Amino acid sequence: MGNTTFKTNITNYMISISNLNLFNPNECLWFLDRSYDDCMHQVVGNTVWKAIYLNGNPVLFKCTFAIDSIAINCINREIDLEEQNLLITYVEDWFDLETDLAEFYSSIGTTDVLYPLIKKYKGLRLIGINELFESLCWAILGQQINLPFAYKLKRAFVENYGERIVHNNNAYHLFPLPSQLKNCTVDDLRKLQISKSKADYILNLAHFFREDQISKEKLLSFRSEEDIRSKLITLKGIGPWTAEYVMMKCLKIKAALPIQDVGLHNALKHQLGLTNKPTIDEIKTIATAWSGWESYATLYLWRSLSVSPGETNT
DNA sequence: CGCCAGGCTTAGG
DNA sequence: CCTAAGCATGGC
Repeated sequence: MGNTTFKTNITNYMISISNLNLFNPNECLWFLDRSYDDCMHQVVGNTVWKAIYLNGNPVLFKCTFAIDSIAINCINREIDLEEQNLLITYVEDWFDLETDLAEFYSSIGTTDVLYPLIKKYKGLRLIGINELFESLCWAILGQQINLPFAYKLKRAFVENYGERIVHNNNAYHLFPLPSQLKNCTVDDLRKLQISKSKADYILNLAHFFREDQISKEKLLSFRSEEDIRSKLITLKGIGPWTAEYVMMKCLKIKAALPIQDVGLHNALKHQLGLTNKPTIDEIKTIATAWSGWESYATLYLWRSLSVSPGETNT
């Protein structure tokens, strides 16, 4: 059962999603505005600004968070009813509002490593990357490098190949579409400090998307999650970690578990008070307790690696 | 300097 | 099937 208790309302181009249950706007804002330089959105106070394509047309909107609601405003132009509904769906997907977190929480036993974390980060939801091409590219760019550098690569890529909406002297970027990379070469991407192999993978993917050989809809129509994982791994540059990451962040598969992830290893080591990182087999054993909620388990463990504002890091 | 970062592919046993 | 090397660069 999903979290179907919230309501959406549209009046005079003002959209709101209200009556949110187990939604923590502060955790949400914290995640969106972590110390990384993410070029895909901007946080100002309790509002996040973002540009996306609705029916192929760029739109700038903002989400203002309150205690149990999100107000959505379109900034650069008026949008019709169909686009308003697409935007609502986008936001619901972006912040994973449909998921019934109570079900996750009640599945975690008091002795589980996650138990303190579900108390501490109650209402933290998985902030997604809705577009499949973007999530694949981002995962590839982030492979085996530190995150500040990964964000730097993404910004260079986005600023060079994506569209932007300028509003009040601020640029809001849209992630490059496969069609916008038609004339882009590996050497072009090398100039942005993207490695040759990563440039290959990304341009190869863009080609597949242009040929309609892969899409989010197609993947979601597969019979099993194992089929989705297998299909993703056939793509060059997509290994087990990237497949699980994308299943988690884009396809919103609750049982996705990027078990090779170093952040996950470090978080478990810290939470369990181990001297060494757990082995893959040990994690497999631990993760049996999270069955069906592996992606949220991973999210809460990742969250535990960062310090909240006002918290001391000891 | 060395080692690790939100890994993956390829080459060589 | 397995392990090792190479990739690109920044932070510590």
